[in-house]
Amino acid sequence: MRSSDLPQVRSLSLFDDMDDSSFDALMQTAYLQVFPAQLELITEGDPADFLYIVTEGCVELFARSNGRESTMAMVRPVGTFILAAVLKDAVYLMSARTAQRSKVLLIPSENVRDIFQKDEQFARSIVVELANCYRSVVKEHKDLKLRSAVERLANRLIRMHKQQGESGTLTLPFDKRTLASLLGMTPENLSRAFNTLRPYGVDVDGMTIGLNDIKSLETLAKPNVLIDDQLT
Amino acid sequence: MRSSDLPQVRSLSLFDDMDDSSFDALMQTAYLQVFPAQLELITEGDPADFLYIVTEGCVELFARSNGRESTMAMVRPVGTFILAAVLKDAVYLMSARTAQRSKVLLIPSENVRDIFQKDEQFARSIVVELANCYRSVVKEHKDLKLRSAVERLANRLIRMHKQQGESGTLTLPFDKRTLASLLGMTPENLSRAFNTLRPYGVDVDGMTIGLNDIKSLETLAKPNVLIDDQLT
DNA sequence: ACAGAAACTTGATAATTATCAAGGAGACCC
DNA sequence: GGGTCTCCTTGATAATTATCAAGTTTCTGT
Repeated sequence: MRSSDLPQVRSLSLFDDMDDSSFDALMQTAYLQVFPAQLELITEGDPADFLYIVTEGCVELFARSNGRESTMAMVRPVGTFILAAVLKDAVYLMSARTAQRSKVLLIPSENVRDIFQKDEQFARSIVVELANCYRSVVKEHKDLKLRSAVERLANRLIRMHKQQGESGTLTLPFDKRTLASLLGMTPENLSRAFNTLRPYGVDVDGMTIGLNDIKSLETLAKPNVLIDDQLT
Repeated sequence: MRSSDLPQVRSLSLFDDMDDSSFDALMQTAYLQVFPAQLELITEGDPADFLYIVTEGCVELFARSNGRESTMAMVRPVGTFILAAVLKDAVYLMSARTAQRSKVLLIPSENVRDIFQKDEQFARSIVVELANCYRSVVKEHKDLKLRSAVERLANRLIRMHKQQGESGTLTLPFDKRTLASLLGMTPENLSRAFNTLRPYGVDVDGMTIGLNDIKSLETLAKPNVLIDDQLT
């Protein structure tokens, strides 16, 4: 498998410390595939056959139980998902589907575990990646347990705004229904939460959100580095 | 440091594959300490100075934000906590306090990271431990997003009952206030949730809970291996 | 450009969960 | 043994969030 996407995959912190030979061995059996939007890539409960890496587009991780469904996370380029299941040779805890047309690299699980055993540097990089994943979920969990719906939305907007360069405007990276589910509320409630935030300078125009009074929005949101910061 | 607790610490999957020399090096600077109940061991936001291992008692991991507080997890012997922060040399995302008088082993972070670099087997064990931690939080998060308060309680009771040998009776391993917070509800609500479960054979007598109609309780709870099972 | 579908919004209402206030049970201490 | 304290429970009420049922807008494909 050869492709112009390889360098960007290689540059992931998960891979950039490993030997060329190991990386090549890992990619030997990998394949890059383009999927249309709304295609279910993996289903929770299935054995973890591949490690997935999103190189273009966007993938939604979600979970189902008892007829309900909830978005757990959104994976944007360049990001991996379900690493833990692959390493443990366990079943997936979450399902995944493309939120839009997406390019995804699939590396057979056995191969990942094999190189993990052989390449010490790769094993160490995996530790860092897993630690980051763990801390991300802990933050999500704190967000849900310690904040109201409106607060979760406000903080998420502030976060997206930062990621997009703090121009005073942001574009939602996925549709509102998915955002609602990610934030743990219904679409109707998200709509109302946006209305609640209007007095705090939040202007909604489709997927474009204007933040015209960040000071006051932050007073309401009370952002917390131990929940909202990607780095800490 | 020598102690009768060492063998049980050594038997943790995190340590049982490592060299004797590495283990000894790790324990060289470690110290075992007994803390009274309700003592705050670590505070979120502080740098991760130690890896903690509970050998006796019970430790509560909790988080605070904006004047609110929520229990994130309970760590029982023999279990570790805040491994991710130690490895990343980052600040703690959660605070910890003893739920009862507890014996805790503290290993200086630097030492953990040092041995992690030197002992390949230890590094691999850490991956497994981290993957397990990650999957546990994902399950907690699913539990909270996909279930109502009563369902969360019902499933937790079923889980505790299994852990305690399915005798028809279980003993709550910590007080109801903490259980309520862990399950993401108020103490008042937990009390009412118990009442709601009475028609399903749940009898409350202080810390002792009788489960007299598990079939019907399971019909309500709809346990899911991808949320409730410790192993998967 | 237009029809149809999907996504989003709004209003009305219901369910769930939280808050406040008070009472009761049990543990602990002198 | 009585008092005090903490924890738990219960009742009344309020706030939050979800559901149901239209509308409205936006997107898509032809």
